Amino acid sequence: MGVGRPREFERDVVLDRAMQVFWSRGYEATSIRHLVDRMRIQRGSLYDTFGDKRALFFAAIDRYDRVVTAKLLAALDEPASGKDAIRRFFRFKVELALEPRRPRGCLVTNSASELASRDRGAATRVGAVLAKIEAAFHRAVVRAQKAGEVDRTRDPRALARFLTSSAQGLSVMAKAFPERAVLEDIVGVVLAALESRRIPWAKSST
Amino acid sequence: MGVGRPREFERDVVLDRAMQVFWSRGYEATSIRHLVDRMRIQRGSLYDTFGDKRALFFAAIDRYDRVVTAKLLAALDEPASGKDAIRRFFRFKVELALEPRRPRGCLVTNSASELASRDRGAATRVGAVLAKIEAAFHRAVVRAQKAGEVDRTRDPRALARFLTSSAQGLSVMAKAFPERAVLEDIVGVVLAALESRRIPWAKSST
DNA sequence: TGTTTTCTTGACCGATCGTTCAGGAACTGA
DNA sequence: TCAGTTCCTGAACGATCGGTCAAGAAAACA
Repeated sequence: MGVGRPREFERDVVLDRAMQVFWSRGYEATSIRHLVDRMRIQRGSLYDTFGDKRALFFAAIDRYDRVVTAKLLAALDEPASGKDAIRRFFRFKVELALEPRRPRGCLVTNSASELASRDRGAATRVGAVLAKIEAAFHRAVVRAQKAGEVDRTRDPRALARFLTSSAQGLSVMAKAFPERAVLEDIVGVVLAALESRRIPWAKSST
Repeated sequence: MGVGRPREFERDVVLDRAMQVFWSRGYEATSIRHLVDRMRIQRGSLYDTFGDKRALFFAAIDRYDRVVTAKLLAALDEPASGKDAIRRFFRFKVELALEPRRPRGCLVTNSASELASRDRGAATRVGAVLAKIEAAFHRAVVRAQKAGEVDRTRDPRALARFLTSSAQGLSVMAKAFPERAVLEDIVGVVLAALESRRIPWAKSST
């Protein structure tokens, strides 16, 4: 920081606040006026720091990736049993979903639904986060297969895709039915799914 | 239709058009101006017929329920094997997701993500549709259990919740990664999940 | 033809939207 | 102190928002 007036706020502090707002209300329904209120800076400072509303939104997604998703991924990459890691991920996700003061659902899921088919930048970011999650699931599945916890004849990529999709489904259900019993039922079956054998079931009537 | 000028448009025809728009852009990002363009009626007619934007949106959800979801549910309630019915549902869902000129994702999933935590009316409607889907899955699972296609020791409610959640996850993934290979991988694992035995896995480290 | 009823149109309304920028404030360095 | 740099504020801008309603049109009926 050289010559000039020092900034009065921490960029990441106000970005966290913006992230909460976007997470709660989505992009389109969030006005600059609301953001200004919640971030506790004025409009000019918002624009000077982040550029414009869309750029701020992207910064919020990136922040979510670094703060929230990173925790979920850390749970997956623990050098323990792949099976335990996956369970820990979903456990954490359920707890996250039921936290009282936290917005419902997941910023990435919400953004995929709201914007992925209309905004290239959002689609790119959302796709990157989902791909990252899938890759982490993939590593955990491979670990589990090596340890004999998951049947080795199963396609780890398909399992990783399934687990990623299940996490998104859980986020949506958490929004529509924020009840522990519902979410735990779902997680129970998802985790049990890793126990099944490889069966060409989906194709049997082709 | 008694005295007075006859209406020049069919309510359901213009409602279908509105549904396409909301499905594609969501609620907040859809302006009356855009709706007017797409529905091919003027603002006054839109308000006279549907009341206001929110009411039109609800009418569109109800229409989606009657036109699209009903087809999916019909696939589930076919008096055939419960297992086949579930497979047919997901097959149909993948085809729907990959149709070229159809909006990505699913209006219900999108609405849950966008509005369920902020708009009571939307939450109610979305919740009702999801509950309907879950009930249909439940019936199919029970049928499959009776026929010995699915292990009877499994909780049909948990399985129905899982399948409903999986359908939502698939809609989100279809938006982020609209590729057949991805969606079919997911469906393959979802369907294989019904093959697994009941194992108290999610609770083993309590 | 005139009256009544219902429908269609689109200009208009007040409010809000996202963005800009002039004026003033807080700092450094000469 | 002054000049330059950077930050903060919020009024103002042009555009758009959702909703209203007066005027005219299309019908049935007397």
